[in-house]
Amino acid sequence: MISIATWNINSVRLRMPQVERFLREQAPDVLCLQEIKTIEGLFPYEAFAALGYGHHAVHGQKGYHGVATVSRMPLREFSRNDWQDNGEARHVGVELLGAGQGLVVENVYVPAGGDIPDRELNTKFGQKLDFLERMTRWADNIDRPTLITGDFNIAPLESDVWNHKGLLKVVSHTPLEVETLARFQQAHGWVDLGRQHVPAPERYYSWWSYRAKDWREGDRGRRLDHMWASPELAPQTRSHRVIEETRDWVQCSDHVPLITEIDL
DNA sequence: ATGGTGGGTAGCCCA
Repeated sequence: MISIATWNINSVRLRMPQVERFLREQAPDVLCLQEIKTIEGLFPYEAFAALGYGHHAVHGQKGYHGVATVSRMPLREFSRNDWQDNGEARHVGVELLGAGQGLVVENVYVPAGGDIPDRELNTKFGQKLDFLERMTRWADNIDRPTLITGDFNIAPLESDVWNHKGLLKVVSHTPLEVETLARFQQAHGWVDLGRQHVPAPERYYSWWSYRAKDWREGDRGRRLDHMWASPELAPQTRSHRVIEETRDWVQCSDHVPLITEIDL
């Protein structure tokens, strides 16, 4: 059994104390981070190693975006895809070795897509859709048990947002984004582990805006973070949890971590 | 209907 976590950390250097607390309390074998906001040379390798996470694949850039997969077990980085073709660091793929042998972990940070849900008026929205379509074509060649996880920046189901009707024109929950993500899902048969373990319409969010005095008031959340398994892997998942309490920590990320246990 | 907050980093971009 191995456990894998994902967390959009919104600056790994600023939030290293919270990461350390999370790793001590939850001790996942593998942690996929998004929005590390640093170049590889400034990633806090030593702090992770001191907690037992001595293996890593870091795809960073200065100031923005960036992803990293850190692990207690050996891993081998084998891909960094740029599905927008614009140089942003939004993906790193690894295969686990040792106890995780045979499992591929794809860590992805889908572009947020800007504010206006129209590709004619907002370049970033078009880039988000293009990213998803290129990722769909890429997934055609997957031929090993794979977990794809990270911040997808889309809440696909009605119960993945606090107000379905009110958010239909808000980027992250528009029908066009939801359809584009559904095509990605159907093309490979990805199993949404979050909703396998917490079936809709049960409440399930992973992000609450910083722009609220009290994130609990009104519970205005969205499920933007996901862990999806390829069809042959999905039956091996044993548990899935949302660690919502981190949203109350001092200087917290606006996203909370998810953890899935897999029987290999 | 709007602006609200937060992070990186040097006058804004991004979420």
